[in-house]
Amino acid sequence: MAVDASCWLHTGAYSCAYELAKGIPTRQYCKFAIYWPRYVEYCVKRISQIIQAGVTPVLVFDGGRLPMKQNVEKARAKSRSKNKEEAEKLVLEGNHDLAFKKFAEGITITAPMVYELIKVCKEKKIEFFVAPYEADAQMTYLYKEGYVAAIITEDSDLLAFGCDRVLFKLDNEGYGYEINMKNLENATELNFANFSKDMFLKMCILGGCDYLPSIKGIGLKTAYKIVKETTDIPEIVRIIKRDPKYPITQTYQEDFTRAFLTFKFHTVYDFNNKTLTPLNKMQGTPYIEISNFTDKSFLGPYPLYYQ
DNA sequence: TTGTATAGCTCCT
DNA sequence: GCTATACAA
Repeated sequence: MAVDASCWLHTGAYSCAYELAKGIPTRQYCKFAIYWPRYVEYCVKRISQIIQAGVTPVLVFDGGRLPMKQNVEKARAKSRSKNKEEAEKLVLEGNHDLAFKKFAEGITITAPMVYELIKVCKEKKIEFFVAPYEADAQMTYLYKEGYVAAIITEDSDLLAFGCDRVLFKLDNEGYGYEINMKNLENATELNFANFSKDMFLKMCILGGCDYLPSIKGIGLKTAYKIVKETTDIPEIVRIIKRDPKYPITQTYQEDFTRAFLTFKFHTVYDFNNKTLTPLNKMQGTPYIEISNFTDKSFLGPYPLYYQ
């Protein structure tokens, strides 16, 4: 199974949020045992657990930053530093409980922290990949290629990327939820019969994703209804424009298309050919859509797509 | 039905 | 980071 390494690093970092914020080492020392930083200890524990359960883990790390996500990442970084500042104040006030929570909210997983876990993977011969860009896309690729049976994560983006089998909320006892997209048509609240993967993705983007903020007044239910009416992007935008209650930017159709293509053509590592490849190889509509953009740098510094 | 605000949670002992 | 809940529009 592919494991979203960032999730475990983040949860592990929670256990030493204060030390990380203050730059205090979290590694224990003992003559007779090797200790890793506390956030790595947590990851190692989780890895051992799933190995014991008979699962071979493949850790996947986030890689380069995507230009599409810059706004989201800037906002997150700002909120994290604000939380750290607030935490410092709370420590001075003696409110240690709330301070810990603020420090926890201010957790940043840095590259050196990631590397600590990568070193452990090398020592313990645990397979891992560093995604060219987002781990979500890389894990989806591993699933689509049949290299992993499922994905362990907390991030619902995996479903938008088109991955069928995702395990959420996996706890220490090995309990969790499996979302299997093959059961989507059995959903009772909404009828997903004859709903394609692309329709599902377009619904997700309309409802708001990391690559495009949602329109005020449009949540998942409305997004579902719109996509049910038409799957054509210009037509979707026309439907939204028809209703004056939805505030929509001039560039929305372009922005929507860029978000859609960022999911479809996300650059991933092709482990068979040791090269980079788009997550989906296809001709037809998506290619026509991407050919409308002279600047394809939103797919990353070296955009890949099929002609 | 949706947005916003609010509060609670991840760790470990 | 995610999730649940209440309440207003």
